[in-house]
Amino acid sequence: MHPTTPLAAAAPRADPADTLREHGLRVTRQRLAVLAALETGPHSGADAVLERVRSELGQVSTQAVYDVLHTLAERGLVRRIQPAGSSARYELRVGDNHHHLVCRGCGRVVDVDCDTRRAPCLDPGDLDRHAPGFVVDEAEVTFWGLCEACSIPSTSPTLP
Amino acid sequence: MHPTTPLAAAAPRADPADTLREHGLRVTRQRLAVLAALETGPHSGADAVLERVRSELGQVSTQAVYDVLHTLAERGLVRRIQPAGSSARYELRVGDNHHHLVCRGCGRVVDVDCDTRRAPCLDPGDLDRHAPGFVVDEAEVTFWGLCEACSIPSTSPTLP
DNA sequence: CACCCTTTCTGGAACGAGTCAAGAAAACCC
DNA sequence: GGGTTTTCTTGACTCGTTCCAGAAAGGGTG
Repeated sequence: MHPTTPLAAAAPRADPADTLREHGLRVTRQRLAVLAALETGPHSGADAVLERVRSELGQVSTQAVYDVLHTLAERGLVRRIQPAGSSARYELRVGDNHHHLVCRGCGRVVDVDCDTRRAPCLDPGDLDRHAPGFVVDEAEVTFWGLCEACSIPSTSPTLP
Repeated sequence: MHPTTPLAAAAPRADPADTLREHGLRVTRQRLAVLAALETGPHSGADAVLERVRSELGQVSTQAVYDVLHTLAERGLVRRIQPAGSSARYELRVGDNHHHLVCRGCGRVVDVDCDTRRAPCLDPGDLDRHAPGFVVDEAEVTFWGLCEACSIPSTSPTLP
């Protein structure tokens, strides 16, 4: 579907196979295909990934894709997000604590860089009063709204 | 489980029946029971609400509770949150843009006041570059971590 | 390179949360 | 009280995901 040359992204990701090995994972066609699928379509759900993987490899079980996504997420190779009301979505951008913008209309997800370099709002205020002893390790921010297409009332009625 | 006197919360909520009417909703036993259930157990899921409602009213259909929760959320009487990996949860605290702290161990949810009075991080940085035309109406912040009980390794192994 | 052990994938059943649809029952207005 | 409209009941059903057992690759070793 796309040329085989590396995509436009500035950083030419290291060889996916190596990345897998570095994380102590065996290199399989399915895993490579899942990684490729997420490269062409960030924020894809399992269904979309499965579709792309199948179009590349032929028959692949649903479970394989779920397994792969699980494992990759577990090892920190992909990040899993799950905006309310949506099924799980996955992306390769990990490590930086970036956030997401979700369109209430079409469900599209867009990355948002963390404005202040450090995780924003990572300090939940007077935490100790409400939840003493609670140790926070992540602050997840989701912005909700309408994307340009979906906010035009007459032209393109947002399809749920 | 709790005394029948109004809970500690400073503001003695207006009569729930009135609240329903004010929002253009009919007053039904089921709706009152759902509101009561959420008062005693904030951040409850549909299952927990159903349980409490049944213990108060006897037989009530699952669907009724789903309908009620839907309607109440739609009219802004309750707020629906859905931390990743969890089923939907509901709370009566609406209007203020407060946030949530979720324990990865036991799933418990705790409210966190918005530190800065205005919604934190409500400005998604250089939005226009990444998603021109996108109109943000809400910034949802979820803090993840471990509550006191779950972070004690030996004593109480976190039950998923 | 062949072998063996482990990890991973396949196939199919199963599950939980939530939804849909049609009719019965309750609210509200007069 | 009667009529309308909203709401609840019942039961089937979808969707995303998980569980399981067995077959099929990976890949370290001799």
